[in-house]
Amino acid sequence: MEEFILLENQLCFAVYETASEFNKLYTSALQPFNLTYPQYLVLLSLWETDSVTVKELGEKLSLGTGTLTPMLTRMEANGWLRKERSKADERRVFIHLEAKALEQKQAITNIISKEIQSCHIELEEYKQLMERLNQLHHKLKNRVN
Amino acid sequence: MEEFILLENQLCFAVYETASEFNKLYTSALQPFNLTYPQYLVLLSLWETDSVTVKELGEKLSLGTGTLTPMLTRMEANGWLRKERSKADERRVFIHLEAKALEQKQAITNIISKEIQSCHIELEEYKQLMERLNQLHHKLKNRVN
DNA sequence: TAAGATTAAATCGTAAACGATTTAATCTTA
DNA sequence: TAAGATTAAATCGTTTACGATTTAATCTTA
Repeated sequence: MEEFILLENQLCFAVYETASEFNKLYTSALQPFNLTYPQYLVLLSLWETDSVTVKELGEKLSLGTGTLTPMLTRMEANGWLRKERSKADERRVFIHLEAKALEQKQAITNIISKEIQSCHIELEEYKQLMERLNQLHHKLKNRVN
Repeated sequence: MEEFILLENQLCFAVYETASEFNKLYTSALQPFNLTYPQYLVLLSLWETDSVTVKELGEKLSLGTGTLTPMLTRMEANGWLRKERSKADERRVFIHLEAKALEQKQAITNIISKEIQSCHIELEEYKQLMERLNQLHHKLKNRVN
């Protein structure tokens, strides 16, 4: 019992710290592009599927409009994307990548890649971590209340 | 190469989301105590070692004064702890837990424990995750720049 | 079709989190 | 010992992040 509490504490702290470490790593790598880590995650999502609504983007990133709206406004101001209210349903706002985001994709990806590779993470390590994290994430999300 | 980029993206996203999920879980569990998740981490650290300076606390939690000072001020206002400037070296400020923090420790721990146990995480799962996370955390922190 | 429900985004207030700067105290060393 | 370096917190400005509320559009259904 006492052991369980210790483990819980260690685990939540380990996740907390690793996330914060990722944040710092990406933030510094993205600095030359005037991008933050969460903004990069938005780009990642849009590079995969462009022209989605704010709601759809929020579902993919698990973020609400309280976070997304101001962030997208900043990204629009910096020329990464464009917000366009739907004519068919004026409640919805579509997000479209701007040319800049497509042009810089390779350069951004390269820098991040170089940065991560400097950590020397093995393929096997990736896979195990991913599997465990997804397992945990799933359990956290779908727990019985 | 392309595969590596995909893995990186998935990994950083998985860490990001899991941390955010932990945050939500703890935040809701701690609500009755009027505590936030980062504030709980502060308590965890102080329950282990009380009466430390802001700097020492920051090192344990990997947080700077820009984060800690206002947070500790809020926690002081809520009666969890006390800030006391050192007489011997007036640059330093010691943090001491208040009675409330000691009295409520058990109740807080119990709620968190119950919450986490509702996720049905196996002991083996804990250990594997911890090991992998610490390995990653270590590599992120000590990478060659 | 009009009233009420639902939906999508925006807005608001609070709390982290970071880097950079500032302030004040202490330490070094010339 | 006085000048300059170092240290510890506090402060500042910006960005996330969340829940709650608001606004406006669309949908349901009586």
